[in-house]
Amino acid sequence: MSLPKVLRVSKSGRESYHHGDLEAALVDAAIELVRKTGPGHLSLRAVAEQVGVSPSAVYHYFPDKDALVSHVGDKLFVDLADMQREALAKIPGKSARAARLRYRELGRTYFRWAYKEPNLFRLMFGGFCKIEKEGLHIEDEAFQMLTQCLDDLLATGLISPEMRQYGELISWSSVQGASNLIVEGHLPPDVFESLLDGLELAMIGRKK
Amino acid sequence: MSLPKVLRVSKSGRESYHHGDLEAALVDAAIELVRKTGPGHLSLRAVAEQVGVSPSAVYHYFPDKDALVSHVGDKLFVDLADMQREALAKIPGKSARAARLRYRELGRTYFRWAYKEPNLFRLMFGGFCKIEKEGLHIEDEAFQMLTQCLDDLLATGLISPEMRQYGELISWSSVQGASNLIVEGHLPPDVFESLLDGLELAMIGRKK
DNA sequence: CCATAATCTGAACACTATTCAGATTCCGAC
DNA sequence: GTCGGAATCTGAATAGTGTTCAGATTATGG
Repeated sequence: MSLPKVLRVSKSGRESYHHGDLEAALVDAAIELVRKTGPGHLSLRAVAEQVGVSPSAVYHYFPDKDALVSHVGDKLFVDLADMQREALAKIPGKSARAARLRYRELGRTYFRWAYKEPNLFRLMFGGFCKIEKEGLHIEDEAFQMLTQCLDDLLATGLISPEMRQYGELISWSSVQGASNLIVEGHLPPDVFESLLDGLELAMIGRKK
Repeated sequence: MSLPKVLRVSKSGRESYHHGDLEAALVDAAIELVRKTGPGHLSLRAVAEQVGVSPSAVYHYFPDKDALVSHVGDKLFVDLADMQREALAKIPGKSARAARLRYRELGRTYFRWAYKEPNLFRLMFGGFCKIEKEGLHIEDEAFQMLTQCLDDLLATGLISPEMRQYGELISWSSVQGASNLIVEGHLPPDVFESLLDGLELAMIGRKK
């Protein structure tokens, strides 16, 4: 009995009094608006209007505007992890060369995401979405991919066990920091490739 | 004829119709409020009220709220550079040991700043203050101190010339990134010292 | 000392988040 | 099927926001 509710018509102007999947629609609309306006200038009313719903309807799914923004952040982290997985899938193989390329591509994908959508990147890492989980958890899926990459580098002998233990920390921090600094205009975009060069030099030890 | 205007009394309720140094007072009040509320929830009216002035008075010094926030950012960058300079001044000397301690302390000061005042840190690097300058400039004073530190490490033979050329980029990026990730709850605070260890291992090459 | 410029106020406008009583629609039990 | 309760959404209202502008107040140079 779950026909596509979009097709039904009711007394109210819209296709259906109920929306179908309002929660997801609100998050998607919010993403679109944050992309343009930035996370600080997002309007709850504009989100509702974009979806074709009254502002108060939002409060049936989110306790307040901040909660909506927070859920937007959750979705963005999933999207980023998806991109990373796709990028890695294009460079299979157990060779040292493949491992190194994967490592670089992981950082590049991260930066490309940030540089293409500065406002979404700001939302993710600018204190707009509350992390309620505790411990080392990090953003689990993306972190696991990085761990795998580093394990591959270790297995092929490209990094030392001593260096390996700092792998996630240095990699994630420097890629995150460089992306942040470039997005905010403190560094020019072209230095990111240099960062990857320097990171390889630091971790692996020899210039290619 | 520039007596302290605070002492004078006029027809209006306040001590003086004119304020004296309203621009600086507004920036200071804004910093105080951002510290508590976060850069996104700063209220122009609250800033004016804190200073004891009407909201419209703000517009004689800043074209809009964003401009005020931007000037807050400028001041914070100066404050941070001051802290870094003070930290470096406590570790003089041309020895390799001193150079290494200075390098670490530079990063630590940066992180301490971020961790003590998350909301101010977010304002500085969250897209709230516009960088209008162009080129490599970076935040000039702090960057110069980092350059000096790295030159000292090079002079004492602790880093190779090959590594030296990536020094500013890797150092600033990773310290910025780690601070950001820790402040936003993606990493626990105690990993920052590990980052410094890893950074030394990567740049200098030997574990102390 | 006065005219002019600088500074600040008060009221207004359009917009915002949030609340809540009530209208509308869905869904399961009979 | 249909009836009643639950879920969903609306409309109006409240309090607070950034911003503008005419005019009141104060400082300052000639």
